[in-house]
Amino acid sequence: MDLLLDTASELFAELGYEATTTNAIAERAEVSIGSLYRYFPDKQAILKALAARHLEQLRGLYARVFTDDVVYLPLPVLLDRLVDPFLELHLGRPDYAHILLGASVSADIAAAGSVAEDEIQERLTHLFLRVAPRLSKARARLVATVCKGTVKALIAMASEVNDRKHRAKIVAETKQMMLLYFQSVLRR
Amino acid sequence: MDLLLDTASELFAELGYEATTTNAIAERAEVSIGSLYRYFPDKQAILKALAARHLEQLRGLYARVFTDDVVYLPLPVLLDRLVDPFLELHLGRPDYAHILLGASVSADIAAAGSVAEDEIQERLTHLFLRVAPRLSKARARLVATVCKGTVKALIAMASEVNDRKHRAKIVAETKQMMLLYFQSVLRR
DNA sequence: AGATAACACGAGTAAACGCTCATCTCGCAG
DNA sequence: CTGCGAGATGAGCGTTTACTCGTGTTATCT
Repeated sequence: MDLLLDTASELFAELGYEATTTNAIAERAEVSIGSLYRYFPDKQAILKALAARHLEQLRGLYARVFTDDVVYLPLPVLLDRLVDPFLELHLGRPDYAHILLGASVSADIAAAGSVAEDEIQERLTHLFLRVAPRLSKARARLVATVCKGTVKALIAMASEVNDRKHRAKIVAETKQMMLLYFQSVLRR
Repeated sequence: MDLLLDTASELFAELGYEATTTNAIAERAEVSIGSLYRYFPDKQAILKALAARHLEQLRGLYARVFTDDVVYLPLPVLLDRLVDPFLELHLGRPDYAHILLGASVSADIAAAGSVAEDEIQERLTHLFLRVAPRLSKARARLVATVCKGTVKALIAMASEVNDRKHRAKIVAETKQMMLLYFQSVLRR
């Protein structure tokens, strides 16, 4: 079953959800279609299972990233803590983007995805409130929104670039922009 | 023919490219499928024509945005000039995202899209070099990359939010971040 | 060894979809 | 009024694809 999920993940990344046939998944996994349909009621179920697996990984990441001590880290280090793990996760799993795109197929998956995003947003908001207690809740939420969006953009930019050195430069530059922004938020 | 393109644009925005059937396009446009296929050799041709139309609009935008005088504008005004038109264009055309996604279907479209992005990148690089002549070419390109990515992220964020006031706040906050970044780039 | 249950198999099915083409419509010239 | 041609029409064709089911294979227990 995990084998099927891994194979589906590969094919979704290569061809996208729609263009991937269930027969192709079964064939590459060296399993008959009959067996595939013993474990998954239909094609969407595979997508849902993959989405669930990713969600689990994301939640695991939250637990590691949003620990209590990060509040006391210097700002640049805090940034690394917030950005690098998510970047690595997404660069290592090229199918994730396709799963999110495939989400428009099923309302369930889209809902789960946006719940995950809201969780990040909420955690970031709390983090900012602890780092900068003078911030209003509304402002902290706004900063969290922009932060989340910028990291998303960074992930997109980094995914498009294959050269490691160039990628590192883009990452560093974006972090620099975020650092300046955070500093100005704290100063007020 | 324009009627067909507009209808296709609507349906792609609602359902996505794959899920939209040619019959559905013809039906909603109140045209027979036979007639549709008189004007477009196949389904992809519709997508390509739409992509071409968007590209044309984008190029028109370049001409209006990247004029010679922008170099002498104050930074915050320059930012508005660079961000607002693109934001408006994308908010007003909800199918654009789907066209870009559908681009993975055809290498041609993907190529055209990345050419358009390279053009923006090039124009931004030149702009930054004129505004800040002390910048190295490599650095200007890097700044352009980050700028482009951030505007993309802003478009994505803004598209997800329906409340006008909330959207305006997100836009203002992101511009603030970019402003701080540009100031620090100029200062060095 | 034989019986039984659990699972794997893949040819086949029904539905959907992109696309074609024989037919029809209609405006116009002679 | 007739004949003609450009263009519109939609039933239907061929193909693809998600999914089923009758058969074959293996594992387990008595």
